[in-house]
Amino acid sequence: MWAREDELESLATGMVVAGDFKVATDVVLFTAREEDLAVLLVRRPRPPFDGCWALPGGLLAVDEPLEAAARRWLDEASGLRKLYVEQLYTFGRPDRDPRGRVLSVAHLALLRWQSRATLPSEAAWWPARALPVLALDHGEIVQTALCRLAAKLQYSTIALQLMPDRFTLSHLQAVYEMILGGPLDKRNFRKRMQALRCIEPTGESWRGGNHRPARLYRIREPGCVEIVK
Amino acid sequence: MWAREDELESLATGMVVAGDFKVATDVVLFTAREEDLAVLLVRRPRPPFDGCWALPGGLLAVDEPLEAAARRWLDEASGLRKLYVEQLYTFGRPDRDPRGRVLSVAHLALLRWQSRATLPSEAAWWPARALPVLALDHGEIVQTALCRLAAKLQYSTIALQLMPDRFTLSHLQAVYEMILGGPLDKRNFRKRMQALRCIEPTGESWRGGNHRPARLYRIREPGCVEIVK
DNA sequence: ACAAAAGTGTTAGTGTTACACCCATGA
DNA sequence: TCATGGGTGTAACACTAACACTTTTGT
Repeated sequence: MWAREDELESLATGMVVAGDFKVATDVVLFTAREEDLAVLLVRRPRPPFDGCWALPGGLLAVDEPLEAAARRWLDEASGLRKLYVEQLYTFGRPDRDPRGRVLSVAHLALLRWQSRATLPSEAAWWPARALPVLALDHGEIVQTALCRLAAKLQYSTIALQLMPDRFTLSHLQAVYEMILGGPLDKRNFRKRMQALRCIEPTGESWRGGNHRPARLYRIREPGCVEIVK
Repeated sequence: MWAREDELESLATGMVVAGDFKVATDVVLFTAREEDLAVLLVRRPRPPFDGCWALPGGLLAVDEPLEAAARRWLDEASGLRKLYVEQLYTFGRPDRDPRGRVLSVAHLALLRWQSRATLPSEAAWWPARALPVLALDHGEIVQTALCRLAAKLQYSTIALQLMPDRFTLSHLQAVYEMILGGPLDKRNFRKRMQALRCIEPTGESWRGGNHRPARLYRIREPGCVEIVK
């Protein structure tokens, strides 16, 4: 199917032989727990990096779309299916995998903490800012994902993909703060959220302790990440 | 080198066979001509899509970094080496190439029109907003690149990669306008550029016709794309 | 003198930031 | 009544957008 000319197309620069590649899809799955932003990791069951923590992911099947593979590996590592998934970046350093040439088409995924399932024993949630040493270049992939997520907070409604059906504004603010890594002004935050018109009060409220109950909000268009501003 | 377990890792979801893939790097090379934004295309010398216009690019060699491959294919199609290149997106629909499964790690590149070389006969510049029908999914790739470029004008100094050593503010404004596809206010544009502090007057000026000569500017830190605002 | 593009400031409006107190509840 | 987090408005500032005339040159 592949003509010899295709494999030697680049005669101008000398002999360049096109390779056959393994392609992996690795996924950075974030969730917002009570106190911190967490990332799903799995212990690698095989060499190389046997027993080392790594991102969920693995080889792409021959007829599989990229995002479908990312979702399949996530499903396997966590039992989860309905998630927000987007392509992040493709990591392809020739020496990134000691077994040979493997590209990784990394994806960024978000999970509502409340809809998590019980994890298989080899998977666990880790605090996003205190990860163990990861296999391969997975540490770099997580950093890239964190930057992307923080950047997207500024101009999209992506953070809502981390929120449950009903939530308070303080809860939403806490999620923003754990992603951005710093405190936000309460009044300004609430003004901005209202201006975006992406959430609406349900009318209900939630008693959360020895203090005034908080209004509950819901997402106006769930499942839809809008670009704003 | 690849254990059988690796190729059949996903037992939970049934038999999934990891494939071997061809990987291409295709490049959307933009340049700012006098009147319009242009994209470099090449005529495919081989089936499929024999004789059809396509993006410069081709298969990745076995030990080659992704960006290096993008630069190699550009060099071959245009004789050009010193360019701005960044990864754009990875296109991987299983049916995107009739020959079989080929992923394309698309790149966005920028060239100063003044430093173009003479093209080989199979390559040509086309107006970015009036392209012919392209091979494969290359039309979609160009659209993605156009969106990325326009978005990056808003928060980075990437447009300077399209400018020659010395240029006038009107020239720079024309480049912004051809990317964004609409007119900008002259005074506001100049104010913004000055605020960014990414260019400086050379002291020289340029006589361009029956009118007042324009001051020439240069880039303060050439080769460096800054994120601003 | 005319045509053609270069160059230049001000104002109104909009969005952003900083900041402090009262409210409703449970213990 | 006290502790706790929920909820609210305003003023200064910065940024953006709209807008028109004078300058310098070549013909």
